[in-house]
Amino acid sequence: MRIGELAKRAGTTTRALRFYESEGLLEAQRTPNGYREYDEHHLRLVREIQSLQAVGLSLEDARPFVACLRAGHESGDSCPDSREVYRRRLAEVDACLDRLATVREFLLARLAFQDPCLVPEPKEFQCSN
Amino acid sequence: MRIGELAKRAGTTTRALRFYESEGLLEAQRTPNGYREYDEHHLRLVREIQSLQAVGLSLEDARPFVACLRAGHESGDSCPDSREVYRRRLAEVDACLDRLATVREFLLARLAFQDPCLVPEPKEFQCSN
DNA sequence: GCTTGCGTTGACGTGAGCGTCAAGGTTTAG
DNA sequence: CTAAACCTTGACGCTCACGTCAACGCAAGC
Repeated sequence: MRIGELAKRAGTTTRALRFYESEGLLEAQRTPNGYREYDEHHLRLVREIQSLQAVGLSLEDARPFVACLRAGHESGDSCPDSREVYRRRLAEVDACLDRLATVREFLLARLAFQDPCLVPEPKEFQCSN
Repeated sequence: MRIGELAKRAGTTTRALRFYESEGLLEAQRTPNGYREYDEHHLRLVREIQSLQAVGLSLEDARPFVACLRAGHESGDSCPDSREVYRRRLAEVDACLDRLATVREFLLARLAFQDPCLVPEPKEFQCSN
């Protein structure tokens, strides 16, 4: 299948797929006229990337998973590097949950006119997805 | 006090303070030589902005609070617009907590070789702080 | 033959909150 | 007097995952 169809079936855009390729995450065959040609394996790979993004992982974080699949493994998360990414993300999510619980208490207190004082985070703190 | 001292006392940078001014959040007097001049009210305002950022609000969201203070109120969150911002953020935080709990379960299951299938969010979903 | 709808590469734009020069003027310590 | 340490404005850089043109080639239906 060509890039338009893959995009449609994966629920994304051709731009995103070309971007993945430029990042070395999605390599495609070329037909004689220069068109990219994909198969079902590519579709599964794109779905894997989307799944990783859905848990808040970056495309950089997706590299170990792609490498794992390219190494012939059944699933992208059966390799040590991939599992390490999962563990790291889990720790981030836990920290994020803690922080958001604190923020929630702060907001509730403020809305109840209690005037608390939120302790600011020492370093830049980021929660995503 | 001048901009360097205000930055130091607020634990931020001169660049940030000038940026706040460019956004209309922090207006300063000028000495004859063009230097910005601040007082304790400005310091409290900067602290207020930092506090709002700490709960994940944007500088845009801080506008109602600044306006509330400029209108002569004791605290920036005693005006309806400010409280509405709090309520909106609270809803965001709640949604974020739900989403992160789901993500957490997904990660735990994957790390336990359970191979679940994470339902992707329909629209772009963002959690911050 | 012409239009329409695919595909290609390349380059710039987006948002948020500043960081980081650059090139100068001012104040202060020695 | 001089050098260091302030201050000024202006402009570009940064992150991240693409969106949005621009300008072009290729293929199929009428």
